[in-house]
Amino acid sequence: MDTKQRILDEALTLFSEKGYANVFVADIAERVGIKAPSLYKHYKNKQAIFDAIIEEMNRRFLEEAGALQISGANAEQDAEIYQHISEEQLITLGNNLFLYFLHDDYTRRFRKMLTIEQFHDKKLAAAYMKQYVDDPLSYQGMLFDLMVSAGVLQAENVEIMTLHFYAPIYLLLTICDREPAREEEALKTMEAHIRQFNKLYGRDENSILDNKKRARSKRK
Amino acid sequence: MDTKQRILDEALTLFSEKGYANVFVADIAERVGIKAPSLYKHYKNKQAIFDAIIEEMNRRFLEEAGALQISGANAEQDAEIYQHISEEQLITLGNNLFLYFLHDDYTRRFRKMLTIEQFHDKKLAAAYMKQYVDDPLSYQGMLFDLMVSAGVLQAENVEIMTLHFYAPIYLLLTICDREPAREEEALKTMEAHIRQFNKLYGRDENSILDNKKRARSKRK
DNA sequence: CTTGACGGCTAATTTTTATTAGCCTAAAAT
DNA sequence: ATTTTAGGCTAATAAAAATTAGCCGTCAAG
Repeated sequence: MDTKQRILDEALTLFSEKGYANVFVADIAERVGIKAPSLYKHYKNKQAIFDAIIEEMNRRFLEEAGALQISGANAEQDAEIYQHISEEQLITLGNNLFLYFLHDDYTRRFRKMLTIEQFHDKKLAAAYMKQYVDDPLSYQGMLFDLMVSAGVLQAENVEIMTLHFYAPIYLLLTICDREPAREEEALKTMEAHIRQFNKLYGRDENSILDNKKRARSKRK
Repeated sequence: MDTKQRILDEALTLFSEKGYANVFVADIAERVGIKAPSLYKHYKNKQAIFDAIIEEMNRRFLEEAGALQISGANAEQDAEIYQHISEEQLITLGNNLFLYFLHDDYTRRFRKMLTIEQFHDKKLAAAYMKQYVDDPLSYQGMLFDLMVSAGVLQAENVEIMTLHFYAPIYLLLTICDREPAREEEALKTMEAHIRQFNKLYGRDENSILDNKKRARSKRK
């Protein structure tokens, strides 16, 4: 990888561990294997390194958003897919979301950096919110809308259902970011969460909501 | 309030807004209404101010933990109380938890500071986890255990039920910390969440789980 | 009443980091 | 073959903050 890119990469790593103010340009340089003044051949100053990282982040986020959007674009086709989704597949869905957020290296470091730096800059706070709260909720919400239409899930309030699905994932993510040792535990909790979620909102044999419907019809 | 305490207070405010490294001792001094060198009559150096804040935080956290423990101590009496809890009371419970975390001035500033500083120091990360994840989960879990025993709630897995109750509250809290303007929206979501939670896990007229039981017995 | 601790101030000083100057080499371009 | 440029280095310099020195007024204890 060329130096210019390596600087960004090492800087991101350091910023995500210690925060912008606690990282010295000399630290970044050392990791790259050069001396501090040489950094200035590539970037105007320290702030410019940070800005470049943010720019790259935005670029990547947009790319991903684009990639995800595909799913929402042709809803009819998707509905077909989600109609036959099983509990195992729902668990896979949750696990994938979780593991992607947790293990994708860029994603993880960006998130940690945003967590630290968000209060300095309103824009970063907004980016954090969008990326880790609003977008996941709206994307998952879309998916669940489809699944409700397809009869896989049922709920009067899809928004709250989505919150019930995503909030635990978010919480588990914040745990793992801080204490990576708890990842295995988190994954188990994750699975238990989704099984329970499926029991609460799903429409299969064990579904509670399903039984509720049956109960109603029997009473008539 | 005496100067020594005011220094801590103003420093906490600043640290929670900008992070330790971005706050200059001169900033703190100015807010207190003195000059920077005068701070050194009260604290050895900047780090000592930070340490004193952490110490005070630990002290307060312990106090609170003590206060909360009372509830768990005599479970029989509590069970009596929770036996007759209504949906409205459950909402109140959630709201109180939420509003306490959100509005208590010390709590809020501590939390924001920990959010920023947690990655510098393992101890702070641990404090954050304990205060905003593990303790609430275990405390709420205790409460729910009682409520399950008392027949107010029902669940096979109280741990997951607790996660389903608390995780959305935690998520809403992180929203409000970053975008206070969304507080009203968050409170509404909060209420909808708890109503839905009650529907899913509660044992009243509208309870889904309740209907499930009825459904089962009818089928026999 | 006078003394000494307390807590404030201004004016240095130190420390820590970022940044610039200016030089050097290798390799790409002319 | 020379020249230009990219990218590295060391040694200075600048800038930003923290910290220290040393002075002064007040007020409570003796």
